[in-house]
Amino acid sequence: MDDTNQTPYVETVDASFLETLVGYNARRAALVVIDQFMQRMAPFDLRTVDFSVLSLITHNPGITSRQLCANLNILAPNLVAMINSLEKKKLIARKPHPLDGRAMGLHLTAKGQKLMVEAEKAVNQLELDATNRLTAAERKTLLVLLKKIYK
Amino acid sequence: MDDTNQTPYVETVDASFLETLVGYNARRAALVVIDQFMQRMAPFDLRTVDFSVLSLITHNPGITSRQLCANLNILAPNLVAMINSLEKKKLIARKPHPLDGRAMGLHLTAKGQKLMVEAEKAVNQLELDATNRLTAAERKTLLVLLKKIYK
DNA sequence: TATTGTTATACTCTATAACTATA
DNA sequence: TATAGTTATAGAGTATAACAATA
Repeated sequence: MDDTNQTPYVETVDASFLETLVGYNARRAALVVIDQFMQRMAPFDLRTVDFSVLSLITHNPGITSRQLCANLNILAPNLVAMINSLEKKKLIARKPHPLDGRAMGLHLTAKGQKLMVEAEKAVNQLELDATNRLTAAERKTLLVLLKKIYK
Repeated sequence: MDDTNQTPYVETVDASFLETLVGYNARRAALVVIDQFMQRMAPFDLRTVDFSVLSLITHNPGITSRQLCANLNILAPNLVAMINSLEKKKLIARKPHPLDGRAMGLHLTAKGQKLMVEAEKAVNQLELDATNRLTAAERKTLLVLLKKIYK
């Protein structure tokens, strides 16, 4: 008798099929970078999504909740608590929208501006660290190729 | 008086800072591809994570829960229900591990094998569709660069 | 009639502690 | 003493329906 019918077991896992998939690789890379992102933002008491919201407000003073939702793939009901929290921390302020009485424009406070200068500095450094195995050209190529997938 | 002090509002949102970030771009690309993935797997009644689990079992007959967790970043308690569900659907079967009495080796059933042949076909086609704006060389480059981030 | 912002709520995903049986 | 698998449970993230105020 040979051992053809013995129950097999696995010593080293072969993930080569999954590793051919763009979605699998993009998700794993994103998780690694976002994990480092969370660590760097912890001193600022910001989650990834909080940084994204504050960054869009930074570069788009007067942006509305509706516009934030559309750009960050957040549903409106789930944004409410985030905005309330950032307002409670005195990082942002709501002002009436000059053209639409239903909407509120979102703005950084002085405290929020100061925080975001430091936070964006930290993020820029994180980018260098997270991609330190890529050349500058490779990093640029990566961003171009990723945008071709989703834009 | 000029309009310097008027409250500003936003017509077109500028996300250019976020778009310089590898994590942001990788996450958005992953979400787009995974959304298409979910649609293609729906006819097979598989979620993304179910496909990943079944794919690893396909290419690693006898793999254990522990090994699945380590390779897919799933916590052991959260894998239990998935394995039970796949077993209930007669796609996989547990067999005693030949070397470790605590562990169970996971194997595809004939039904599971049949399903995975079709599912992997569908996934290969999805890959081509999701990356149809990339050349074959660009697609290869993208996978290489993403692996340099997380491996 | 449609849209902005909101509340309430449900569902899914992820995380932690603790147990059992085997190593 | 440590590990594989499991249970129970808590917390975070994501989803839908419905409402008031305004367009």
